[in-house]
Amino acid sequence: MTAAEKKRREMRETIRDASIREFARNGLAGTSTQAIADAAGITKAQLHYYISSKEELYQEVLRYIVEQWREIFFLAASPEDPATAISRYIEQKLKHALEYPDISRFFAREIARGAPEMSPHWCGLRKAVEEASGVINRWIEGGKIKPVDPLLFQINMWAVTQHYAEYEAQVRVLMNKAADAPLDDGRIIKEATTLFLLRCGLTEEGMVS
Amino acid sequence: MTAAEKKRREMRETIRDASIREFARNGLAGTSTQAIADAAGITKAQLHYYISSKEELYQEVLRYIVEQWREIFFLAASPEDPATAISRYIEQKLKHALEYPDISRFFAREIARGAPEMSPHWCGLRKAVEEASGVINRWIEGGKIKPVDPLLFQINMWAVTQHYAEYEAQVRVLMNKAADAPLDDGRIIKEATTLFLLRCGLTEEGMVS
DNA sequence: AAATAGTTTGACCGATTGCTATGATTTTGT
DNA sequence: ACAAAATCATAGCAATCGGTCAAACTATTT
Repeated sequence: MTAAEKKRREMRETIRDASIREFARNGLAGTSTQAIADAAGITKAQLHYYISSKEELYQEVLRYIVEQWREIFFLAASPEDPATAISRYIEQKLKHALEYPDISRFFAREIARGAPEMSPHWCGLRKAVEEASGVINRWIEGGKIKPVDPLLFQINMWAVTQHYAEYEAQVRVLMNKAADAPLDDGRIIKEATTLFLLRCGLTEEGMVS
Repeated sequence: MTAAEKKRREMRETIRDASIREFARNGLAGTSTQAIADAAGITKAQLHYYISSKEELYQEVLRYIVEQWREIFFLAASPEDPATAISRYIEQKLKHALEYPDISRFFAREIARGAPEMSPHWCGLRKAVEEASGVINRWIEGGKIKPVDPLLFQINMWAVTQHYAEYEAQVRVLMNKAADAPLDDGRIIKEATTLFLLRCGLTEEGMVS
């Protein structure tokens, strides 16, 4: 009962993690079920015993990622002052990208394909972005930050934070870091935070100009 | 002689363009030679008459892209003032990303794979980035811009400009643009330019603070 | 201990993979 | 006009693709 269920759930997680790695590297079409099975340390037939099809596994992983992100990343709900909210958002997002780069890469591949499996998920993401735009607009109206295009401001924060996951290989070369050495998160987070705070006329200490 | 060579070259270009589209969508492993042939409007056997192998076609396309980028994008050689140089760089890079998104997507996929075919090309890109870092440092020393991490400043400019190619599908959803409607380049370019100019303490009109 | 349920396995399916052999067809230089 | 060269399409190669199957195996319940 409990032991069997637990083992089954663990196997599911193993398969999901392995498939995220493989899908992130080679995409849906480029990843064979054999490769996923190898990465999970099981047989191909065994894999097909646990999943119903490759496509459905892919969709399940996508659902898992979108849900995870919706829980973690929302600029909207923070009641604090703009500087704290923005700093925290960037730090959070960058740390996630650096720690779980395959998740960002998986998502990026889906979008680059034209996002054919994303239709059920757009609505939620859109609402979150619009809500955050409202918060930013209120900051502007309240004179707490300089005028900004709220939507593009968010998109650009996404762009920078995602980049360090997807382009990790390039960043490593330019920063002279071996594949096993850890990247200098502090340096990256600091520069990114400064970039977006200054855009709003803010610094870590307070408002400017 | 001339006519035959011209036709041959045109066929090569057709194949290259078609393969960029396909590789950009589904990656190296996920793209079949049949799909490339279909996209180029020829037979699979005919395709294999013009290319020696799928991998080599892929490498040739990668070489073509890297070379193209080295010619177009270099922050270094501009002798103008920082504001003009940065504005021009961002506009140039963004326009390219919006006009030829598949090229950016192709490159992004190669990097996300771990960049196994990039080793011959890193040296050149690295040198260009280091050269640009020198220029930026001289701007800082000359008091023309505020202190910046030169490397991360460049990486972040890349991040934003590339993003609008790779995440076009998502940007379209958030900006309420249909697949055939053109994106609002002006709006995107303006916000991105402001973002990076403000980071240096600049505006379109001149230095600030 | 017998019966049952859940899991793993290797063999196998038709379809597709990258790529080639070969002969037909077209284009070319003379 | 004719031979040589380049280009094309058909068919086919072994290998791999996603997925299935029944039989072997293991664990759990009675």
